[in-house]
This record gives sequence, C-alpha cells and structure tokens, in this order.
Amino acid sequence: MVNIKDIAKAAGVSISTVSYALNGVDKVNEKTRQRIIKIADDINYIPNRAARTLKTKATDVIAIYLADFGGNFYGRLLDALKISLEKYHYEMIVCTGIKSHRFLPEQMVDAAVILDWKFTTEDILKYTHMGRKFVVLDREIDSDLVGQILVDNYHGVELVLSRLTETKTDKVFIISGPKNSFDNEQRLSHSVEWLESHAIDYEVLEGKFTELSGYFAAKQLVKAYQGQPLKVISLNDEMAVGVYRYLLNTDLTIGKDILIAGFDNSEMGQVVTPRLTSVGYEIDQWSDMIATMLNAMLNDQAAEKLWLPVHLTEGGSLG
Amino acid sequence: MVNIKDIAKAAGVSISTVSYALNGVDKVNEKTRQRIIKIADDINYIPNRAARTLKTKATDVIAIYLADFGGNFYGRLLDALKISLEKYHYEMIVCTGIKSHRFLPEQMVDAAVILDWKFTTEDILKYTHMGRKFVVLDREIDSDLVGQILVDNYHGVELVLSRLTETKTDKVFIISGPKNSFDNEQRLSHSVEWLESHAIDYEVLEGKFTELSGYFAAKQLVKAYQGQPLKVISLNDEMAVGVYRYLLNTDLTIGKDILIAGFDNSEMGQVVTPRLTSVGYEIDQWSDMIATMLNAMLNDQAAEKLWLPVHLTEGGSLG
DNA sequence: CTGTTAGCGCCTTCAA
DNA sequence: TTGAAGGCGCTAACAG
Repeated sequence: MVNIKDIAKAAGVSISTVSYALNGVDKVNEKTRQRIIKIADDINYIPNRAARTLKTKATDVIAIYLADFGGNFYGRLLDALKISLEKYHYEMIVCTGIKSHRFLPEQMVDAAVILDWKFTTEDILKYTHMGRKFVVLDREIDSDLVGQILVDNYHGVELVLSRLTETKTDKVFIISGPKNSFDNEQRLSHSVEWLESHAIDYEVLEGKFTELSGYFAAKQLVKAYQGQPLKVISLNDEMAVGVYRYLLNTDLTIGKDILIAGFDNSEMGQVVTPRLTSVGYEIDQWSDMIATMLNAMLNDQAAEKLWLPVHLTEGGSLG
Repeated sequence: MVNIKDIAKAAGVSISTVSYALNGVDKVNEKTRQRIIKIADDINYIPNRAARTLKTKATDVIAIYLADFGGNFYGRLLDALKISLEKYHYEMIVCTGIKSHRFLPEQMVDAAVILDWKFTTEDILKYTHMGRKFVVLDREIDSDLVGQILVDNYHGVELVLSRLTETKTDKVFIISGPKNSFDNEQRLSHSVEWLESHAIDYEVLEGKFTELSGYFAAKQLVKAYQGQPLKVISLNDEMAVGVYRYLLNTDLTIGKDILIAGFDNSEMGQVVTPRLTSVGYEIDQWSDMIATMLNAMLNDQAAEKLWLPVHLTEGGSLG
C-alpha cells in the first residue's frame, strides 16, 4: 500500500513537505505542491486513516446506533442524516448490537446518535466523560453534556386529542405501541394525563407499532361499536393503517363510524382513503438539528435539549 | 484516555508485559497477568483501535454497503448478517454514499459486502488489488478474487413459470422492478427467455418493487381482463401485494381471476388472503454463507461464486 | 519554503 | 519471564 514516504521519494522531497502539500497547509511552493499532488494522484495515494486518527485524535466519523434493522421507520431519518452530516464533512456509519458500542471508547468514532434502547444511559454518560459526544433521540437524560432532540409528543397528543374531542366525547380508545419505545411511552402517558384532566373515559388497546397489531386492535373496536362514532388515537400511523385494512371486511367506515388519527405522518397514511389525520414533523429539520448540534458539540460548544416541532396534518379520517 | 503505559506504571512492569498479558500471549507469569488484568479492568482500559490497526493492519470490521436506507431496506438480511459475522468475531458497520467507499483504501475496514449498485465494479476490483476483500450480492463479476453469492433467480423463475403454465396458457404478464436492480434484471431477462423458448406470449408492466407500483400495474391487468384467468409473475412480493390491494376495489379475485406469484417470500405475502405463492430463500443461510466466505477470504482462501438455493412456497394465489 | 524529528498507542523482535 | 526498542503512517512543532 502506497504511503507518504513513497510520494516523498518519487518527488524528491521530504515527507513533511508531502504532508503539507496534501493537507493544503500554506507553507509549500505552489509548483512543488502541484507536482506532489500529481504524483499522489498518479500512484493512487489514499492516506491511512488509522495513522491519521492516531495522530489527530479525531476521525470525523459519527455512528448512528439502532436496536435493530427491522421495521422500516428509520430509513428516511438515516438518509436525511447522511445528507445533513455531509454538510459538516462527517462520515456516517450505522451500527447495531452491544459489542459495537466499543467503537466509542476505542475512539473509532467521534460521536454517536442514539436511537437504541439497548444502549444504556449509564454507558452514554461513561463515554461522555471519556470525551465522546452524544445526541440521543430516544430518551430524556438529566445531563447537560448529552444532546437531546426529541419529537414534541406532548404537543402532538394535545393537537390530536383537542381536535378529536371538539364534539361531545364520552370515551377515547388509545392504540398503544411497544413498551420499550420512548415515543410510545410519552404519547401514551400524556394521552392518559390529558384525558383524565378533561374527565374523559379511555381504554387502551395494546399494539406493537406494526400494521398487524393495528389490524387486531380493530377487532376490539368493532366489538365496542354501538351505533355511535368511536374516537381513536393510534400512537403511530402503521397501526392506524391496520385498522383501515381490517375495516374493509366490515361495514364500518373510517371518518364516519371510526374517527382515528395517528402519529408520524407516514407515506402509508397519505395513500389510504380517506387520508389519515396524523401528527407530523419534518425529518429533514430533525436531521439538520442533529447534525448542527453534533458539530457544535465537537467544537466544544454546549449540548442542548431541543424539541422537534410537530403539526397536525388533516386527512379525512376524523370526519 | 488511559493507555497501556498507564497500566504498566500502575503495575510496575513494562508496557510489553502489559501487552502480552492483555493479549493472552503465553509469556507472562500467571500471577502478574492476573494483576495486570485487574488493574486494566479497574481503570477501565480499552485499547485504542487506531493504534492497533496501524500496527496489525487489520480491523476485524466488515462494512455492508447499501445504496440507501429507503424503500426496500434490507432489514432482515442486515440483522442476520450481524449475527453470522459475530460468530467469526467480526464487527459490522453499515454504510451508504460514495464518500464512504474510502473506508476500504483507507484500511478502516478489512472487507465489504456490496448491495449497492452505486459501488462500481471498477472500484471493487481496484480495492481488491489493494488487499481488501469483497463479497457482492448484487452483480456478477468476472473475477475469481471477488466473492459472489447470488439468489438463484434462474431457478426461481423456472419454478414459478412452469407452475403457472401447467394449464393452457396464452399469455403471461410480468410486473417488473426498477432498472438498477440486479435481481430485477435477472428475473426479467430469464422470464422473457423462458417464455420465448416455450412460445408463450408475454407483456411487461413496469413497476418499481414498491407496493404502490404494483397497485398501478393492477389497473392494467383489470383492463386486460376478458373473462379468462390472467397469469401474472410479479418480480417481487411487494408489488404483488399492491395488486391484491387494488383488486379489493374491483370484483376480480386473486386465485380465480388473477393468478399471481411473487419473489422473496416476504411477511406481507404471508398475511394476505389468499396467501401469496412466492419464490423464497433462507435469509439465515444467505448470511451464513456470506460470513463464512468472508472469513475464508480474510484467511487467504480463494473467493467463490455461489448461488443461494430457492424454493417455491405455495399459497392460494395460483388457484 | 523545506527538512528533521518527535511522538500518537500498540505490537513484537531481540536481548537480558 | 520480563524489558528495551523499533516501527506502523501520519502530523506538526522546530530548525534551517
């Protein structure tokens, strides 16, 4: 593998001159720089990252941690993050599994974005004290050293429930998600709080954030139907779509007999009829906030805790 | 950040003794080894990966390259690969984007699995000659230095078409996928060959491997329907499910008026009614083959070209 | 403007 | 069984 020494030899200069030339340090004659660059190019020189990292203590690589690659929700965020991080010249890698957490103390990556409930807060704090930088998207941490950018689920719940209960409401059905999901916990607990404080009855149907689990929840809904429109808040869109699908086999219709809203403003929800009313947020905005904060933190600015704004996209599913 | 030197000082030995002790080299007194290990543990020592890589020229990290994280995100394969690679003690990272291709010549990763049509064969061969190892899943390469493990689409097409044409067949509709997909190209070209060699008429409806594109293709099918069952090969399951969905709005039914089979044996296809007949293959087998071959190649054994076996899972969609 | 040199943290040969 | 020392490839003072 060709290295800086080979170039120096070929160019008849010292290795430091090569290093300066290649790194654009303004210390070397323009002509020799061009000559060196040409040679480097000709022999296909690419710097060894390990050596550079060892010296500079920085990799400019940011790792995104996921619990697993199942489901297909995080695809859009990952693609957006890739673009946002590139604006700051960071390279992105995606990791999963406990063992890969080592990359941080090993100094193989400078920082991490956490979307992985298996990555313990304890470890995050430990590595933070080793100089690694973190932005978490899936938990609240009581530390001003850890960046936090969270979907504003509180506001989202309020938007849905106040809209859903504009007309007289005896009861609201909540289709919940899996226990280990931060978003589920937030949406669920705030829904319950909101409904209790407004003295509205509710019932929780347990789901898993999958279309299939929404499909099964819909069976319960149909059973509960007694001639009056049923009001439902589904804690994500996929499950709401499952409800749509189940209702195709019945004579109940969305927007009339079943009034339902979801979260995430997913593509799926935009395609069904009537379109699903959903709490949305801008993925690109999220990824830009993340990249900007990481960049700030890597330049020794303070971490922050921010909420990602949400809005209600109205379809016809609330009538 | 604590290093080998700190441990040496704390233990009152030299750094080489520490290195031996920690790496299990059988050269150091068992008692001092235990003492050293204890100290390393106490002060939370974790070796610096850049330094080790620089010295050993190996990272034990394998990169998986994807074109993007959207659409047909290969979640199941990635999760399986993670497990298979762990058996050989390799770490896995997932990368996307042209710039991250640099990780290979930079020697940040030892090997790569390619599922990314944007990663050119030219670059793969170039990096191969620099000592990096590759297994490609999305193309055939005329080189015995590059590992290749491909879904046996030829056999898959034969299984579907011979089954589909058991009864008298005038014409077969093919719902194709996107141009840049290797699997699409193989399935499509072999379908055409097979049908031509059997003197059966065919028509290609262009799709994109998405449910929505299948939905649109179904409109064409319905137009073409003239009282006789229509025979359809969908080059993946998602599009076939799109056909199911569209037909819900019509009075044609799958398994009677429309006979359809797909590829990939996806979860979605197992849930619809009637279940979708589909060409399946074992993801775990695929990931094990990949990990085993990579491990062999990294131990200087020859690369191979293998085909992943397929089988036909019968649902009711062919009647 | 260019060269010499001292490490970064680790592994490993050679010597004791 | 342990230690000293060289070097992996690169960067960045410091000299010249």
